[in-house]
Amino acid sequence: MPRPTKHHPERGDARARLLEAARDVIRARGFAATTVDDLCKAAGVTKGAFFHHFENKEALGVAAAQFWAETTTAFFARAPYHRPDDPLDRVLAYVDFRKSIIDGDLAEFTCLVGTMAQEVYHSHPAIRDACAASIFGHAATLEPDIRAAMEARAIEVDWTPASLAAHTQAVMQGAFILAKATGDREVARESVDHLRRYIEMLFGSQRSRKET
Amino acid sequence: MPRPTKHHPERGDARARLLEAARDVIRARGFAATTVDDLCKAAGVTKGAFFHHFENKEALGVAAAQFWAETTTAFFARAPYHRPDDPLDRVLAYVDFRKSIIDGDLAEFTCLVGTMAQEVYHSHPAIRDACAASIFGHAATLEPDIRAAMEARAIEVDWTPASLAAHTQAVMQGAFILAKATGDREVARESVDHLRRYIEMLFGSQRSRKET
DNA sequence: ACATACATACCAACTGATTGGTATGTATCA
DNA sequence: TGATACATACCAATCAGTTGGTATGTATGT
Repeated sequence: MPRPTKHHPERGDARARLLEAARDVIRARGFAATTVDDLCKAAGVTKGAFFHHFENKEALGVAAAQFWAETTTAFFARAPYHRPDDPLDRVLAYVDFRKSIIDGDLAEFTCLVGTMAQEVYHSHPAIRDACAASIFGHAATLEPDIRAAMEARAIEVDWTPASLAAHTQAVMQGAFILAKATGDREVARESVDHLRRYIEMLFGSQRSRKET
Repeated sequence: MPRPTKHHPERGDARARLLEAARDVIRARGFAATTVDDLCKAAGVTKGAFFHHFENKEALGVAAAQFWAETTTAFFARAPYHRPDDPLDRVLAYVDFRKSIIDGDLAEFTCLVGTMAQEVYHSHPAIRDACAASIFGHAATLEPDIRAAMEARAIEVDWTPASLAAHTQAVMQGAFILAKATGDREVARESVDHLRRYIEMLFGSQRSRKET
C-alpha cells in the first residue's frame, strides 16, 4: 500500500510515520491537545498527506489505537515471559515483565489506548471502542495461563480468568496515572508489586515469595 | 440561566458555579476538549466572570482540582466506613464503600483529578501537582487504619502502609479507565472485588471471605 | 511499443469557525 | 469613592478541514 517515490524514497510511508507520531505525541500531550499540525510536524509530512490517509482527526485516533494493538501484540508475543513451564510462573513472569518495562520517560512506557480511552470515551465512541479492543484483546492473552494455573491447582474461586486478566490491566492503568501525577515511576512499580503478591496469594504459591 | 440573588454576595457565586461546572464537564469531556465557553455556558455566567475569577484556563484547572480535594475530603469524612471498631474492618469497609458508589453515569462516579492528571501531566505541571495532592492526600487518610491493622496482627511485610494506600487508588483509577473503555460499570466493580480479596489475604483475615 | 485513462501519494496555500484572552462598561456594596 | 463582581463586545491566533495541484505508478487498448 505505501509507495516510495523516486524523488523522495525516504518519504515512502506518510501513513506509518503519522501513526508513529500519534503514538508518541498523544501519549505525552493527550488526544485533544494534540493538533493535526503537531502530528504532521512530528511525522515530517504536510496536512495534505494527513487528510489523504485519514478522513479526519477521529479516524487518525481509531487507526492509532489499532496500530497500538498490533504493535503491542507483537511486542508481548516476543517477550520472554512465556518461557516458564508452569502456567502460574508465566503469569507471574508477565507481571514481572510489565514491571521491568516501567522505565525511562513517562511517555515511553505508558499506555496510548488507556490514555485515549479515558479522554475521549464520551466524545469519540469510535476511538473508545478501538481502545477497549486493544486493552481487552491484550488481557485475553493472559486468560489461558490463568485458567491453566487454576486447573493445575484445582482451586475453587468466585472470580473468572477474564476478571483477573482485566484486573491486571486495571492495576497497570492505575499505576500509570499515579506515575503521571507524581512524575515518579517507583509508585507505579510498587503497585505492580502488590499485584504480583495478590496473584501469588490467590494461587497459594510459595514460589519466590519475598515477604514473610 | 439568570443568576440567583446577589443581595448577599456569599452564595450564587460565579466562581463556585464555574468550579461545579468544571467538575462535571471536564469529567465527561476532558480538560483540553472543554472550552472556556463550555464552562461559562454550563455555569450560566459570561466570559468576563470567568476571567475575573481565574487568571486563565490553567488556573481554573488548578482551582478545580483543589475544589475536588476539598469536596471529596468532606464526602469521605462523612461516609459510614469509619464506623467499625477494627481497623482492618474499616479498610475493608472503605473498599466496599468505593465499590458501592460505582453507580449511575460514568461522569458522576469517576475521578476528576485522575482524569486531569493523566491528560495534562506533561503540558500543565501546576494542574498535575494539584491533582497529585488530591489523590495522595486522600490516600493518606487510609494509612492510619492500615498501620493499625498491621500492628494489631503483628504481620511482617515488605510493603508500607503508604504503598498499600497508593495501590488502592491505583486500582480505583484503573477500574475507572476500564469502565470508560467498555461503558460497563461491572468491570470496575470486579477490580474492586479483587482489591478487597487482596487486602483480606494480606492480613490473613478469615472475616467474610467469600471464596473457599 | 506506446498512448490513453485512471489511481495513488503527497504538497502548499487557503478558509471559515473556534479558541483563549482582552478592553471596557456598569451595577452593587463597604 | 473605590473596590468587587460581574457583563458585553471584541480580537489575534489557532484550529480542523478544503482546494487545487504535481509526481508517480498501473491497467488497458491498439
